[in-house]
Amino acid sequence: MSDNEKAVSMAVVRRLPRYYRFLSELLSENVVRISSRELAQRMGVTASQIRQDLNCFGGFGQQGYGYNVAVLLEEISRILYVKDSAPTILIGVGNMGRAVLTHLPFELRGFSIIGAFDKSQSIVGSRVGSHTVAHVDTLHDFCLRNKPLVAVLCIPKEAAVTLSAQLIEDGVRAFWNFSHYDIALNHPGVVVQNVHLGDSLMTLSYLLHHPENSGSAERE
Amino acid sequence: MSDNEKAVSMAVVRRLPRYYRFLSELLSENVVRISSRELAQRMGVTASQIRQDLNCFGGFGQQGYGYNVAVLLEEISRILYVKDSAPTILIGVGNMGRAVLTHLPFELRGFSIIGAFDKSQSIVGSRVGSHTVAHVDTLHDFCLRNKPLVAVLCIPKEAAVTLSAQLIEDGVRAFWNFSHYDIALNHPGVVVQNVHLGDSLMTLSYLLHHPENSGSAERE
DNA sequence: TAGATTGTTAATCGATTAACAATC
DNA sequence: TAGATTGTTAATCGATTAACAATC
Repeated sequence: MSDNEKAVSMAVVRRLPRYYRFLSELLSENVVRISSRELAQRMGVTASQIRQDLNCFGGFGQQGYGYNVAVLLEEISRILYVKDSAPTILIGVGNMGRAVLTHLPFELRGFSIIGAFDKSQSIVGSRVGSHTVAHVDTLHDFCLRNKPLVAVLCIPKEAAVTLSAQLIEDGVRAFWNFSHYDIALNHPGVVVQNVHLGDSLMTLSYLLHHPENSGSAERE
Repeated sequence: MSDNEKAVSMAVVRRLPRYYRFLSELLSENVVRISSRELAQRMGVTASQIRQDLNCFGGFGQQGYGYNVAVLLEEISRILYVKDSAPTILIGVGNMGRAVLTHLPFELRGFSIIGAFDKSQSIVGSRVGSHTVAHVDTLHDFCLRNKPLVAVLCIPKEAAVTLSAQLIEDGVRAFWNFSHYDIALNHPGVVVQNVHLGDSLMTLSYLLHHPENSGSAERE
């Protein structure tokens, strides 16, 4: 399935979710077909880029016609595995963990939350969304029994250092990392997506005070 | 001040916060000097890149010695304006808004939260962190009196469309945007940093299922 | 068929890496 | 001084854009 897909650069991969969003919107507006030119205009990119990006995965369009919105969305859904349910745990149910757990529709993006953990006795046992928070001491046993593949880390850096190593031992293969710990540096081969909100905020600060560059920054 | 700085690409700008983080850590470890080679090793990048990046802003090192950690951190702090206090408002005190408000140290990153707003009567009047949530209907008056420069949007797309236009009218020049609305497309010239957590999660899904690419993705 | 638009190759542009002379 | 390491130029690499033949 992924065998007939060429080598794809990260630049392309990072644009896929944006295509997914725009195509979802088009579908909900009952748009049936769209040309790369028109989509490019809506998204603020070039038509060339869209055609190049999509052709990394296959020829989803038709000459003289363009792309069928539903078909293209379906293809990108498949490429992104958004209909999958990768067993996922969340660790650290503080402000950020709670927000992520209740705010993000994991099920619509290829993940299924099967457990939430914290070390604070005041949080353990409480219900967040549809989950009862368990103590992080029970994590190892939980992993042996339930084999989570993905972990969302909403914990401080120090905790992330030891926990990520333990989780990798126990079979976790991908991290959605809100901590400041650079998991990938010490664990090559593990899949990591970092969410560095502080970095994003500092970038905003730079752009606010150096507006010359902002033009290039907006479409990102 | 920013006049003696060359044109800087977004690729470089986005790396600055990471330098800031690593240098802060080095300083807290009482490391006095560091060479580009050693820093590169710690960060998992090339020494060439570090020297190129820093030289966009000036020659902060010394041949034969390397970089003084404190001096370099100070320079990057200045470039990022982290000691500034740009007057900032937050709109939408739901799960995500509350987490951002209580979790992110805005004051350490160049911003100062001067107001929080929501449209729900059950939230208006409550205290979050050190702020009392005001009704979004009072926003226009608030802007006229307090002139916020930056707005953090933790609201749904539809609300973001109208509110961002109004805020720009009222003098807001930069947005930290958690919504799915593409502000920059309709308001060129305004500074925007998007935080698309859903996109990040979908990228993780892609990488989980196409691990070939992951090598290049980790250091990001 | 004629017109439109893709898929794909070639050209351009920009970013990263390598190399090295300058110099502390 | 000799050794180390920067600042900076040149070479490489990759990503974006332009062009156009294929074809629906």
